[in-house]
Amino acid sequence: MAQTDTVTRILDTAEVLFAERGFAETSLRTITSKARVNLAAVNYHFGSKKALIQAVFSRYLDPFTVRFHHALDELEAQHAGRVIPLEVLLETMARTVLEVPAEKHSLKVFMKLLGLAYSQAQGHLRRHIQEEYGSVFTRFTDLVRRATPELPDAERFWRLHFVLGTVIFTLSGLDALRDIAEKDYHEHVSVRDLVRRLRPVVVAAMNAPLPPPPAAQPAKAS
Amino acid sequence: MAQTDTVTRILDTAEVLFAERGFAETSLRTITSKARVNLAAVNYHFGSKKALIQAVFSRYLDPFTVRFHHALDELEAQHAGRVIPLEVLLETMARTVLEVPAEKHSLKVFMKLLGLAYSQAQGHLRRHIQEEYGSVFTRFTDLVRRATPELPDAERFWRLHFVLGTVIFTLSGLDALRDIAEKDYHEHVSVRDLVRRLRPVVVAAMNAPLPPPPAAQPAKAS
DNA sequence: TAATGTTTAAAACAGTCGTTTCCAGTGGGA
DNA sequence: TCCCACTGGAAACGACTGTTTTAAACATTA
Repeated sequence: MAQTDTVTRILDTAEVLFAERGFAETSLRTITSKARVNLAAVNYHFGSKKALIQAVFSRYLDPFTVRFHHALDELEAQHAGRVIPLEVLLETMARTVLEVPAEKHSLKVFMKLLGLAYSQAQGHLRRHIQEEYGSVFTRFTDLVRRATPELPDAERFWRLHFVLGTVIFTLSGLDALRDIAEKDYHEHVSVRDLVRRLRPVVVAAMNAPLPPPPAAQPAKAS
Repeated sequence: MAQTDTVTRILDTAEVLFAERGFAETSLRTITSKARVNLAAVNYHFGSKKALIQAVFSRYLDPFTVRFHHALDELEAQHAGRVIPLEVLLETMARTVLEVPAEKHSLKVFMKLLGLAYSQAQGHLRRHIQEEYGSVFTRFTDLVRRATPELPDAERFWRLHFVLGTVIFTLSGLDALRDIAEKDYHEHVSVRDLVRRLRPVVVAAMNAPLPPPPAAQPAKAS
């Protein structure tokens, strides 16, 4: 068979449709007809629609996890026990995220899927991702802790999620934003342009001054 | 009629269920049975499910728009043509967002709905919000432009969306994050706590140094 | 050749969905 | 009094969903 594998064709089609419309709004019939495979093929190869959704994510996250662990290994070896600067850590993560889909898939699709995974409750998905890929994230945050010793733990936790929100929100809604930006500012924006713009903002956000301690009794007077 | 209005009961129930599960995953039967109203009542009062979704948003956004225009009116009067500082603008917006749902609804639900509106494509919703409430946003961004004259237009556009991502992402995924934060750091986090933490981060993000200009020809060699 | 793993076609399953309809009441205003 | 907007119950409509089954083909491998 010269044509690509049925499993691959299903995954390729499903990830695009999922990213465009969400999970519940994409039926197996739409996927299989657009992929020109049999309807029963999904349940044959994956078992269920839920399993297909997880498989779509695994195809991105598995290579990402391998690469990111490898990149962190190299980083730790280079710095030999010394603290790895925050910007190097962020840079490494950004580079790895950009590398993985560049091989054959679309970064835009990947980011849209990540955004969906967070917003569309889909309990099974969040659980699956947490259990399967939580350890890489823990390793990363441990390194970030050593890079920002002046930050209280809780403050660092929140700020990491702040910037996570920025990145996922921006890159998952990229198309709509890009259209507006090009129309209003006559400026073509590539993903790498966006990363370039993101870098100083993210660094500034992490290094922002600490907020004032909460007022014990929030008095109305300013 | 001692019991609350049917329309109100539908809206109250629908907004909670939408926020919990998303739009497509919430059926009219679930809404009407939990609200203890007749199934046909939704189509009778709202016409369709799409119209119900838009009505849920309008109940938040209509009073928000009124209040925000009013707050901006006051602000412009106070500053009498002089430039309104960025932090005052952000503070005003935050205060207005916090005020509106505090009356009778839940801020958490409101933010989750906003997050859904962005992620769940739902073309009709995005269009409806854009057409109905785009003008307030335009007025606000115009004021932000005068407050940050040193920023190129495109840069300011992107940074506003960066911080928008932070806020929506954080507040719409608040419950899950709060659980982790309380478990790991034994710290109770209220929405106002979060706003307190958000403030310096957002200001730092907007005031971050400009990124280096893009390389004219992105050569492979580093 | 025989066996095995894939793929397709077609149909049916049981279930849910949004929407519509018919009918029976209720209340208050004209 | 009649009218009319509102509410309720119940049922049905047609469409679509994920899943399963039976059937027949195809490829590769043993």
